[in-house]
Amino acid sequence: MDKLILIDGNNIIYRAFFAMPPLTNTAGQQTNAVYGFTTMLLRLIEEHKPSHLIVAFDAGKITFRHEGYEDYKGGRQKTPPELSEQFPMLKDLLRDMGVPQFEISGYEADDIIGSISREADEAGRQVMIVSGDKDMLQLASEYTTVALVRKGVTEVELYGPQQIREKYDLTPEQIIDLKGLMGDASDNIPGVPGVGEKTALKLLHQFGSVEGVLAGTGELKGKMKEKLEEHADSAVMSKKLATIYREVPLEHAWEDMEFTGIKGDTAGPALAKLEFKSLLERLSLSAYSPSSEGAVEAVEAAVLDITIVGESELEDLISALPGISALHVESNGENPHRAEVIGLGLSSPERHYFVPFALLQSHAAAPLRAWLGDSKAPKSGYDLHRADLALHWQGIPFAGAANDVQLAAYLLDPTEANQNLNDLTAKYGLPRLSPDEEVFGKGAKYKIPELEILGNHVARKSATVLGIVEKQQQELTETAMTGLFEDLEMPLSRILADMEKQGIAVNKEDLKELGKEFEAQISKLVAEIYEICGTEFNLNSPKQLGEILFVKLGLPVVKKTKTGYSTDAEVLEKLAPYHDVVRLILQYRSIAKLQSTYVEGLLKEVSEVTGKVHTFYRQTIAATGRLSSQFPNLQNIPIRLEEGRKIRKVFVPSEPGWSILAADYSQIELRVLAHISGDERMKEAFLHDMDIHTKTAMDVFGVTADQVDSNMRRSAKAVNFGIVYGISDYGLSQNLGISRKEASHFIEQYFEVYEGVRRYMDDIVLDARKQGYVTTLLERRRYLPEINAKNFNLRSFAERTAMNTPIQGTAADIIKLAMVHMDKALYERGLKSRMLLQVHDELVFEVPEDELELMKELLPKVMAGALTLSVPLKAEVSYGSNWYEAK
DNA sequence: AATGTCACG
DNA sequence: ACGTACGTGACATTC
Repeated sequence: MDKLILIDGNNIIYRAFFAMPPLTNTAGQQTNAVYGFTTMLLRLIEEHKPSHLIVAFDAGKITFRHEGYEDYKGGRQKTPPELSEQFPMLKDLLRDMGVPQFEISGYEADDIIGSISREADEAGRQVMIVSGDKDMLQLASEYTTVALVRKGVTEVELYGPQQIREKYDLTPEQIIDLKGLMGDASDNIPGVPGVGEKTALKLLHQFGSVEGVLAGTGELKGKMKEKLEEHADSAVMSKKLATIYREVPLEHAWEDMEFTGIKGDTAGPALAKLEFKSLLERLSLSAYSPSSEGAVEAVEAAVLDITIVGESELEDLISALPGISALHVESNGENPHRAEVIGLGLSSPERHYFVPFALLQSHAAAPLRAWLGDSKAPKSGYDLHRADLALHWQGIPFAGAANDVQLAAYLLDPTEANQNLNDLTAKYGLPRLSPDEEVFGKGAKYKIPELEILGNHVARKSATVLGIVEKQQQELTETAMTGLFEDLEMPLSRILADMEKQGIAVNKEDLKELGKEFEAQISKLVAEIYEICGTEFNLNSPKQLGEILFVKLGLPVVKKTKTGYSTDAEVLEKLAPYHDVVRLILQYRSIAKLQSTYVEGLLKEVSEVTGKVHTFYRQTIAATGRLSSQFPNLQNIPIRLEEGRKIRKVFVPSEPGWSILAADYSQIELRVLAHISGDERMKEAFLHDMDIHTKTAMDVFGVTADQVDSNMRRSAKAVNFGIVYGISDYGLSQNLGISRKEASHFIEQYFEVYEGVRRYMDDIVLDARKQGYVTTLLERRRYLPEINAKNFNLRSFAERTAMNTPIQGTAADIIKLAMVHMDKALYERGLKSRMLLQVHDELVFEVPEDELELMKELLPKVMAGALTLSVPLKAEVSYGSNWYEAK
C-alpha cells in the first residue's frame, strides 16, 4: 500500500543541530545536524518503507504570515552560522540520496506539509508527518499520523486523533485553539498572557474553542476574565497565526514525491565526502569510504602477511611466538561460559596468523597452549576476559592479559555503547574490518565461513588490536587514566574471570522445592482472581489486565503508558482500596516474578558440568564504572521481601563444612559524598559513626535524637537518597508521596544545614559545563555532552548525572580496589577462601572452617582500608551456611 | 525488537 | 511550563 512520509526539514535539522555533539569532518566543517538528520531519515525509511517521501523546507525570509503581524517569529534567535552552513549540505545530500525536497517561495514547511496532507486525506492515502513541532498535531486525521520527534531526534511519539484525545482530550482542530490561548514563545505568538497549557486546556474543555471562550467570559470571573477580555484580539490573531495554511498550490505533487530507495551510486560519494562512515556501513556502501588515511592503510591491509596455520606451519608459528603481542580469540554466542572457540588470531608487527581451534587442541600445538597460559607472555586483545572464559571451558588456561583495548576504550568513553573492534577502527583511522554479521551471517543464518575467509577475518582482528594499542596508550596518558587502567581495571578483569570460573553452588533440589511452594500459591491466586473477575485472561499481559481493571471493573485510570493503561505496582497500590482483587494481583505479580526469574530462570543457568551458576560480569557497560552481571544476573537476587529473600537459601558453599561469608559497605555513597563535598557536618556524623538518616532527620527537623520518630527518619532517608541521585523536588515528592512544595521545603532545609553538600552540587555542575565531563576520585571519567543542551530535560538529566556519577563512580572505584587488595591478600597468605560475588557494595566469599575467624577479621579490614578518605569507611561482615544466613 | 514490569544497589 | 529521581538485567507479551 502507498505510504507517504512528510518531513518538516527546518524543524528536524534544528533539533538535530542542538541534540548532537558538534561533529566536524577533516575539512573542519561542522556536520552534526546533517548527520543527525540523516540517521533519523534512514531509520524512518527502514521502519516505515515509504512509497512516497518528501522533505519540506521553508523558503524565503518573508512569509504571508508577516503581512498581518510583523513580529511573527520576531523573538527567535538568529540561526547560528554553524547551522546555516549545514542547510546546503543537507539539501545536496538529500538530492544525492534521491529524496525529494519541496520548497515553495512564500510558504513555510508546515504549510506545504499541511497542503499535501489535506490532499492525501481527501484521496484516502496514508500519511505520516515527522516534526518536533506540536502545532503539527492539528493535521492528524483518520489517514494522517503525526510523529512528534522527542529526545533530540532519537525517538518519535505517534499521534492520531485518538492519541490526541487521550493526552489532551481535544480534537486535532482544537490544537489550534490551544495555541491561540497559550501562545508560543518560540514563534513569538502572544496568546493570552497568564494562560499556560493547564489553563488553556481547562478553558477549551469548557468552551470548545477560542471563539467559545471569548463568548463565554461572562461565566468566568476574577483575573482570568479580565485577561481574556483584555487580550481577546490577541487570542484571535494568535489562533490565526497558529493555523497551518492548507491551500498551497501544488501541481503534480504525487508523482514528484515518489521514493524508490536510496540511490547508492550518488549517495555513496556524498556520504563519503561528509565522512559519515557509519552511515556508509549501514547502507552497505563501505566501498565508498573516504580515500583518507584509513583507505590508504586499507590498501596496505589488503596485503597483510597472513598465514592460515595448518600442521605444517605450526612450527614456524611457535618459533615466532616471542614476537607476538596481540591475539584475538574468536568465539560464538553471548555467554562466554557456553561459547565455542572457533579459532585464534595472532599478530606481531610483521606477521599475522590464524589458528583453527581444532589445530590448537592438537598435541603438536602444546607450546602454543603453554604460551597462552604463560603469565609472563604479555598479550593485548579485545575482550580478553571473554577469551579467558571461552578457553577455560575448553580446558585451555589463559594468562598474561596485559592490555585489553575494549576496557581501555570503555575508560576513554564509558557512555559509548559497547564499542566493537570495528567502531574502534573507525575511531583510530585503521583499516576497516568486515562486520561479523557479514562474515558469519546473523541469527538463524549464522554459519562459520570457509577457512580462508574466516582466517583472514580473525587475523585482521588481532592486527587491528595491535594498531589500536599504541594510540590508546597515548590517550590514557592524556586523560590521566593510565593508573586506573593498569593498576585497577586490568588486574580486576583477571579476578572477575577467576570468580566466574569458580561460580557459586546452587542447591537445585531446594530451589525446586521452593518452586513448588510458589506454584501452589500462584495457582490459588490465579483461581481466585479469575473467580472474582468472572473471566479467565492472561494475567501476565498488562494489556489484558488493563482491560479487566479499567474497562470491565471500571476502576479509575491513574497513569498511562504510551500504549495503554499502566498497571505497575505503584498504580495497583493506589487502586487497592477500590477493589479487593487488586491486592491479589499484586501478590500474584510478586510470586510470579520469583517463580519465572528466580526459580525457573536460575535453574536453567545451573551448569551441568559444575552444578553451579557462573555469572558473567561485564566491566564495560555501566557508565558510572559499576560492574554488571549476566547469565544469570546475580546482582539482583531478592532481599527486600522475606518471600523472595528465601531464594538466597539455595546459594551454598561448594565444599562440605565451608561457610558463606559476606561483607557490605555501610553507607558507602554518603561517606563518599561527605568526603568529596567536604561538608563538615556530614563528615562529623561519620567520624562518630552515627546513624546517618537519624542524624539527617535531627538536622533537617531541628530536633534531638530521641525526638526523631520513624516517619522523620524515613523522610530523611529519602532525602539522602535524593541527594545522591541529584535531587529534584518532584522526584522526592513522588518517593515520599508528599506535595512538591513540601518536598521542595525539605530540600531547602537540607541544604541550609549541609552547606558543603550544596556547594558541591553547584560546583560539580559548573565543572561539568566547563570541562564537558566529570570524574571520580580515581580519575574515572564520564562525558556529559548534554550539560549545555537548550532542551530543559536533556540538560537536567545531564546535571543530575553530573551530581551522581562522581559519587556512584567513586564507590565503584573503592569496591574494585578492595577486590584487588583482597585477591592479593588471599594469595599472599595462601588462603583457600574464594571470592565469588560482587553486588556493588557487597562481596561474597566461600570460606573453609579453619579460615572463618581469620576472614571475619581480614575482609572488613581490607574493604575499609581500600582507600583513605577524610571519613572512615566501614564494612559489616556476616556469615552462615548459605547466602540467606549471611545477613 | 519493543514494551511493560520488577528484581537489585 | 517543561517532566524527572542514579545505575543495571531478565522475563513475558505483543508487534
